[in-house]
Amino acid sequence: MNIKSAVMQLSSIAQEARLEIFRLLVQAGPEGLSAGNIGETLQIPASTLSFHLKELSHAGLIHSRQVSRYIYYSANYEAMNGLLAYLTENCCAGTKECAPLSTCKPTA
Amino acid sequence: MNIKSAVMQLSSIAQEARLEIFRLLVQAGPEGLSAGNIGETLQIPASTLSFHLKELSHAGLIHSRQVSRYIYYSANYEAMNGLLAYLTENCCAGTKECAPLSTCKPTA
DNA sequence: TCTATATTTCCATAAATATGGAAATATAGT
DNA sequence: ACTATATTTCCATATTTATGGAAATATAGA
Repeated sequence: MNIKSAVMQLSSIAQEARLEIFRLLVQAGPEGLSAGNIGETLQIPASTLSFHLKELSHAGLIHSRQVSRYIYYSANYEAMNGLLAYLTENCCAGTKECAPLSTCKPTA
Repeated sequence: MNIKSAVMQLSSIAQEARLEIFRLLVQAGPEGLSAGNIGETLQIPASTLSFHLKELSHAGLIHSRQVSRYIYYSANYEAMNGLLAYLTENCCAGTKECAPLSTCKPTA
């Protein structure tokens, strides 16, 4: 992870609509949801949704795959965990002042 | 944690200078560093640094305390962990598709 | 091929954010 | 009070980002 990528990923979720989309996908699991499903769930106009999905994709925080006429978007769990690790990297200079915290990681 | 606060916190670190400042403080530990020390380390002009420190403070990701003429800034580890938890909340709808990942948490 | 539906691109406008010099404000030592 | 140093505020400018309608493009079923 480098700082430019991290800023790009953070920027991509530092916006209300996109954070909602991302969390929805994190919770949806590896299968993901179609663009239409996301737009309907979150009440976001198609062009706006498309813009936000592209931002998230471009940052690498989500994946997309085509299934017939639908495009399914899903969280990129590996990227998410890489970002979290970057934020906490060498916390407290690695001293015992810092203890482990458990969070979520999808099974391969 | 609510979405507005999360977006505010993410926005505050979704910028290269501020992410550098934040990571520096996360690594510095609970004691923190003075504004001058941060500016010198990262080569940021005083007015720009002040603007960024205010952004991080306002978002709640860092604390400040005055020590004589210096102002020491430090990471708010509790806020950071709250944000990470929000991002991964109910990951994969809580199914066994998701396994725990360990990251960093400062001891009280 | 025709039609319906899904999604994206184009575009203009509106709004938010970043930058750093100069001046102002604090704090402490003499 | 005077001086030196630390930090913030003010301000104008430059840059980036968000919005959504209309048109374009893709996909599949009849």
